[in-house]
Amino acid sequence: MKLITRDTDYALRALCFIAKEPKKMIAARKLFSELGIPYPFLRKIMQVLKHHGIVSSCKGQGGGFSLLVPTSRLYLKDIIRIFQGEFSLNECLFKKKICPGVSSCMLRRHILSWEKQLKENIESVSIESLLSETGGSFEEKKNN
Amino acid sequence: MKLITRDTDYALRALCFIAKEPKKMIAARKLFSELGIPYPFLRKIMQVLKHHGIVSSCKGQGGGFSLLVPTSRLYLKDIIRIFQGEFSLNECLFKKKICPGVSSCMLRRHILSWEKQLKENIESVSIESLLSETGGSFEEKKNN
DNA sequence: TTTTAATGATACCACATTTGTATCATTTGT
DNA sequence: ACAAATGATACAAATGTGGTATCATTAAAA
Repeated sequence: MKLITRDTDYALRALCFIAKEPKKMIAARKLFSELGIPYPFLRKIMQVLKHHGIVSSCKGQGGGFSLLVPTSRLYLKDIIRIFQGEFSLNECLFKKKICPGVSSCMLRRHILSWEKQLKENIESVSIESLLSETGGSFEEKKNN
Repeated sequence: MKLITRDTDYALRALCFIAKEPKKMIAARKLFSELGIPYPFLRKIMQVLKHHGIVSSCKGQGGGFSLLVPTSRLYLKDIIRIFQGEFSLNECLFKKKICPGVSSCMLRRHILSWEKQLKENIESVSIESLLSETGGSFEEKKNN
């Protein structure tokens, strides 16, 4: 069970990297070589972020991406929503048919409450808070 | 994002039904007609429960399944583990390569903590508690 | 003893989602 | 003109989920 899919994770890494070079344009090629994210996949992800107004872009030589939203107002939950849709623990179990079976009915109350708790947890995480926790260092790669 | 997959859900429904007829053998055919779970899929699910020692079975006419584990000691987390594997929010994001990227590293601590909380929640739910909450009624079908 | 109703074992399959790849057009700085 | 970047879009592989199909075996009942 995945809370965060690969595209969300890649997007977070890319955004963290870009966030540390404000006002500079960062090319996808640069993100690829620094972060090791598969290039075409990364391209697609950046375009999605662009369409959602998270980053701005510039074509042509010297072009790339830069943050549009300040890190303090860019939340994990936003990125999750963009790549994974509205956060929900009981997706398609209660969506179409409400209460298709007794165990669902019984569990529903529990699951909704757990979901609420998880949501509140996720709400508290911003890109800024992620960066400040690690001091913005990208040194972890050397540990492999 | 699904906390509970369909086979887990079906298994729970079947177990709740069986739990209410202790000492009787309940045939898969009966579960199918009462609960509307696709018959061959249900068969497969019951065999899995059998292999894990949750239910006993009897072949031949008049055969079927019955609970081996008392409802008070049969937990939701056990059924989830059987059908979905060990519960984990960050499956395959940190499994093979520990810390493949900085955002994962940063998020890891958070996710592990959320996972712990969710686990504790799930631990508290037994089949017995589910049954007692609804009074053991299966009447919800009439509401569709 | 034959029939019937049940499980045991196992292989297969359809579909959706995830995780990418490939291609070509367009833009922009040198 | 050329090189380096994004924009748009179609395609594809791998995996997971949800479900079928088939045949063998067992046991009760007729």
